[in-house]
Amino acid sequence: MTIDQQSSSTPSGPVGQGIKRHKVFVAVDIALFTIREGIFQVLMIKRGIPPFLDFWALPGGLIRMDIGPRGETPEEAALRELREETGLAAGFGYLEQLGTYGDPDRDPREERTISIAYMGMGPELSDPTGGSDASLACFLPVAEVEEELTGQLAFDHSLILKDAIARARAKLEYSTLATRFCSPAFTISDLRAVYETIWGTGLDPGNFQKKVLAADGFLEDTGQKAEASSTGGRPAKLYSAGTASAITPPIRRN
Amino acid sequence: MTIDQQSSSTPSGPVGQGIKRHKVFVAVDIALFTIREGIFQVLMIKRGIPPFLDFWALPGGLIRMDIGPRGETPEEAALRELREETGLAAGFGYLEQLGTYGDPDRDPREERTISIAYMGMGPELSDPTGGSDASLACFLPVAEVEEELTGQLAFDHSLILKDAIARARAKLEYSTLATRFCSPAFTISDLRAVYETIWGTGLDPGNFQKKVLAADGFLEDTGQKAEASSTGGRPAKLYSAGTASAITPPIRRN
DNA sequence: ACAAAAGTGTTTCTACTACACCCATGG
DNA sequence: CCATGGGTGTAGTAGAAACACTTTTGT
Repeated sequence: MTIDQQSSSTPSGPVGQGIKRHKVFVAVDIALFTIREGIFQVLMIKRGIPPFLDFWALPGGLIRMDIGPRGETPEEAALRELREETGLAAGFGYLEQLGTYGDPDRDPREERTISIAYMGMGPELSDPTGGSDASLACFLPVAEVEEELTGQLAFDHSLILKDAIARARAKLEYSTLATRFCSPAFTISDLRAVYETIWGTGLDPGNFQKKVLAADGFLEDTGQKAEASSTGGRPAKLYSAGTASAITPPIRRN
Repeated sequence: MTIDQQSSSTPSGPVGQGIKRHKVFVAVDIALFTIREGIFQVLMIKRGIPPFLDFWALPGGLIRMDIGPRGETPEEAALRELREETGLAAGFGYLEQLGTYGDPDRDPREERTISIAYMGMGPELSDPTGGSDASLACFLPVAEVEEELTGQLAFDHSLILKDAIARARAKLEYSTLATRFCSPAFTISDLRAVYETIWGTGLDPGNFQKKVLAADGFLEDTGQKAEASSTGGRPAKLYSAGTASAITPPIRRN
């Protein structure tokens, strides 16, 4: 171990094996959401190493300092961990910082670790595969994780996931992120289903249509039409995501 | 791929001494806002130590690992640094995490440091005093820092401050935080002045009055009246902050 | 009396909700 | 033909903006 002590405001004293250190480990964790089979799901892994061996957890890991001249950025670490632990490639959609979780007791190991958490969204993705420190990686329905696994997740991942879900739901209101869950070309019904699935509410089809069409830069008309479903009904127009990232007025939850 | 987080530039610079380390330093920085003399101001320090000696910076410093069994939480570190560098006591009002800034090059020193940034708000406070690593601490008008000191701040504090200002302005809309800038008993005009000062806009006195009175739990009538000003005018009722933290419907900026 | 600030009432406009209604397709 | 889902029109309602007006003080 190297000399860890730098600051003038650093009285040193004994703990454990020696000198109290300023440095801590910095990890990233990612709550990556998608919609599969009409269900709001989140990417989880089953831990393949202690602590919390065999517990469900969010994918994540330590920021590496041996990539690039000065180590990787937290965003780079998040994308790398997704790739390593779940086999999912970058370019899946969207990633934003959620917050940093720094309770000294959040990691039971001797060395203290703080985690920079990210919230991500993507369309239906290829099946994730376990790897690295994860024995298993798969999408689980958010409702199941919320209900059955509350308090059963590794570290403080229950808390992180709770915050991530709230952020994801809130983001839909005033951003165009819902389109990230859709294929490149989608119908307004597809988009409405995203809102209804994530919010767990029903929305009036007619009013929803008018609202999203009124929001400038939200949708781009492709000029094409979806195939009519086998159950009948008028074929819907196909749209692609527009260039706007915020929508005014926002789409409201009831 | 979209990344909705501020810091992400490509690292460049000398590799340490050959040994790649996982651990990094973790610091906190605080943007503490107040209103003094009718002006929106932010607490800044002048650095008393290198790097960026004599540059303006946000108060902050490293999380200490020698406080408590496992070190202090980031919030505790933020409050302690405020006390040490500016002499301001805790309990000044409000503090929330803004985000974590982790660009490898944000600190020019050899050892990498990431910073957990906080945004705080408080009423007019006792004069800050320099101390610890700060040769000087004082409140500066936000407008001045935005205009004249852009790019002149230490580290990435210009970026952090920009984000903090945006967060503070946005928070006023849907939270009761504006009351944190006021004395224990205040008039609706006082409150309106807070909004106008921070947003830099004018608000209709009549409509503002009705809006804040309609927001449940925002204001508590004290039954008292303010003294009439020397310029004449009907004495205003005095209110105190209510118990609500969010307001529906929100107060809107124009 | 007049000015100034607090507080209320009124009109107008916008945006949303609820729901009726037409359109285009499959069976 | 009917059923189904896409898409449009419309009446009613809630909230906000603009602004006129009343109230209560100091000078």
